[in-house]
Amino acid sequence: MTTRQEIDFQEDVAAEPSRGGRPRDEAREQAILEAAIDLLAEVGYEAMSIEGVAVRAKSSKATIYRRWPGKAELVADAIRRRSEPILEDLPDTGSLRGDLLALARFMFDNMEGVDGGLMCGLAVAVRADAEFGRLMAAHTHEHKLRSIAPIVSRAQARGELPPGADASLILQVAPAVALFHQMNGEPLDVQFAEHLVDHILIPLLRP
Amino acid sequence: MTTRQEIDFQEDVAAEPSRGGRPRDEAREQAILEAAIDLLAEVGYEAMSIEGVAVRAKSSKATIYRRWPGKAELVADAIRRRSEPILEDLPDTGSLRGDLLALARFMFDNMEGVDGGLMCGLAVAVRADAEFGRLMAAHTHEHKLRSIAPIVSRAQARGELPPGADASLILQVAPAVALFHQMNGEPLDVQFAEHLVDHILIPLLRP
Amino acid sequence: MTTRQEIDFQEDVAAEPSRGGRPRDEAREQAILEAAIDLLAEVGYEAMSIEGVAVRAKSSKATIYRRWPGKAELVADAIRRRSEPILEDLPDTGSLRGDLLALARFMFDNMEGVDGGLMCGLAVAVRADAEFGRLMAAHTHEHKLRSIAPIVSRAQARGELPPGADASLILQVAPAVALFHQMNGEPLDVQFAEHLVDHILIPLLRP
Amino acid sequence: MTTRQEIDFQEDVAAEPSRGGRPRDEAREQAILEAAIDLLAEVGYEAMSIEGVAVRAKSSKATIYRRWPGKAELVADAIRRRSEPILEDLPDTGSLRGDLLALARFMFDNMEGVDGGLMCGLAVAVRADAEFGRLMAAHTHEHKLRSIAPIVSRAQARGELPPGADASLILQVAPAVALFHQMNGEPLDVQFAEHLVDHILIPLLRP
DNA sequence: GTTTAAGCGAGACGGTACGTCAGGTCTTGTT
DNA sequence: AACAAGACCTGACGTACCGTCTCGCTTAAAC
Repeated sequence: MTTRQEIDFQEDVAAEPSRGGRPRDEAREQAILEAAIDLLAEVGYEAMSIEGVAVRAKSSKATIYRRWPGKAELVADAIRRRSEPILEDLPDTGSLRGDLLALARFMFDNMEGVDGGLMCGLAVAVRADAEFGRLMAAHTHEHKLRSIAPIVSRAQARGELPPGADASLILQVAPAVALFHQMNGEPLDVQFAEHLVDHILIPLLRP
Repeated sequence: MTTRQEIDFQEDVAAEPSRGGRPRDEAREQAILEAAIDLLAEVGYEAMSIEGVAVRAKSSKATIYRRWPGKAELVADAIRRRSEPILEDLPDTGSLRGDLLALARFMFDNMEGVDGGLMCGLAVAVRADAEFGRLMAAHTHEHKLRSIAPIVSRAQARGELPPGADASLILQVAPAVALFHQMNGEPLDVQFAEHLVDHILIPLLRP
Repeated sequence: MTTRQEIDFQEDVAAEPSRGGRPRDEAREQAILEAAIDLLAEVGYEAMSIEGVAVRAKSSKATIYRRWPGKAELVADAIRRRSEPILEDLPDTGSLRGDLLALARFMFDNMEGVDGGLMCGLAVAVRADAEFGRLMAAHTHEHKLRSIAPIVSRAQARGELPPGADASLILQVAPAVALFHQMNGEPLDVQFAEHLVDHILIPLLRP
Repeated sequence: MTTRQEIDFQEDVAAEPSRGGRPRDEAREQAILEAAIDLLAEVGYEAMSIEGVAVRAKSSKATIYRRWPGKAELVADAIRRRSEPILEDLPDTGSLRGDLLALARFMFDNMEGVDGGLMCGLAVAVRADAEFGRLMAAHTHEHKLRSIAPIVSRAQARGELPPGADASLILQVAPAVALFHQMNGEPLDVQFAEHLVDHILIPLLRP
């Protein structure tokens, strides 16, 4: 039911008592996770089936169930394994507003693609197991913060923001408001990006 | 797939060509919607089944499918019908901070109960049909705004906020940040309420 | 587990309390039973699968499981429904030996075809539920006896057999010995037919 | 599919080209066969699984498949290895009828136990590979004949049977009729033993 | 008052996917 | 090599729902 065992396995790589038997084929795991991500993006969480993942990964259902207890855990693992390469290289546009708009655009692109779907799809699973949500978030929070901090530092260097401005506020508010906007059926377009930056993010950073 | 026909039906109550035949039993509709809400709260959107709703409502599947095209529409309708009596009578605590904390507490209670589950459960459905999300939001936005506006007016009367403060910002940000917080596995406790009010809402209202 | 309910249903055709719901489509039942018989004859009891029956009958597994609890019961029903038209019109060859050889030939043909397979396949099922075997046997015993009795009567008329000869002995011994012969891997050929008639059946009928 | 290789291996014990490597552990073979017999008796041929045999024998599936091509062959071998100590020491009761009744009782006991189940379970396998059945039968026929012959000789010495009586007829008819009786759901009780002896076996032995 | 068209419960129907189990093969490391 | 362990693909198992479709009843408006 929970994904604890999986996560533990992630954490302590050593200490496998296994002893004997054919070792698991790491390539199968990879193929399955890739198939899962692909299907997820193509048909969505609900319509995606373990059966379909097995077919696409040229695997068997048994091999999947041997590793993950169910769909939610498989998907969670797939996302974890894939979520590294985001928020890279946000350019210095010369102004805080420009930087934040670029960030918003980047974030919106991800949200309208797979990421938003994943978050929504997993939301209900997280509610059932808070620990799971915590781990997923912790995994990416620091990474995202590293990408965002420069925006604030540059603005402070330019004198656009006072020294005490808290970059992590952006991470708490920007994705939240964007996701909520999307959940209300509104489009993540340029108007909304400007609204987000001008009326929410910038006021927030200026105490 | 879409919920258009359902919504249209809601809008124009007249113009039924019906012409003979037994009229629909409104009591059945009520029973079905209640069963749907109950199951939704108990097992979640995904695990809930039309079959289960039929059994609990002592109805037949056909009766359900005669009125709603599918699960998403049934659930949407169920929520719409139920979401009226919220955000009532937030008391005047004497200060903006106190009012906002009371609002946060009220909101958190709802979110940890059925409401949060519904929003999460429906998030994925909304992504598939933006119009659906828009209608759900429109339905409640005005109502919520009416409940929140007094908080801002009172603060303005007290001189805590300047005249131009935008009450609707609270509706855009507060539930969003709270929901996102919850989706990260964090608890909606008093600490978070104070953080939300002191570092996000109040700074946001003061331009 | 047992086939009792099925059999009971056969027995008392009336007294259906059913009340409501779409009635079962008798044609589906027929199609399924036919598919079952066909597959049984083609691949044998063990290799036959419910899944295969469903495909061949253009039915769904659910429809099969709705009527029969499992493979054994389905097969049993299939055989019961099918076993009527055997042992017809054995000709008067002019001598007891000739008549018995014709009977043996006819019986061997059936045994090398579907019948033998069915009996072997069901043997183990019968051991688990004697009542089931009894019903299957009773169903055909009388019918077979009617076909065999003339052989004995004619022989008595010819003076080949004394008046007291017991025709049912043939039914107890002939199929048994033939089946057992087959279970020992021996062919049901002309030599064996002659052996059966000359050294077993005829001595047995003459006290 | 066939059991040919297995049987050949049985026959020519010598001529192993082996060529290095660890020799097969004869004890494993024994443990597997015992486990097979046990499971066979406990749950029946169909419900028995190679997997289960491996577990009970603390063996691995590979070790089993290295020696036998499949379930049928394993079971056949298990039975062959176990079927030696039967039909021993049938006492001289002083009359042909008494001897035959003792024989029937002994045979019925075996048939109601494991033996009957095995024969039924294997019947279908034999039909698929006659050679297999032939070998199983040949293996035991002579042995059984040796046990039965004295009954006929003693009867001849007593003058109950003429010199030409054929003991092997008993082997062809008695187990066949008993098995068939059982397959019709009838019990192998004393009444049937007397019927078998008085109306079938004795008439058959007297030409 | 009849029609009569629809609502309604029950549940059969063809499907799809579930999660489990066993089949037979293959791959480890150990003996 | 043989062996215990166990991963692997395949495919059937029996169950649960899906959304559609008859059934044999109401039930109320239209005739």
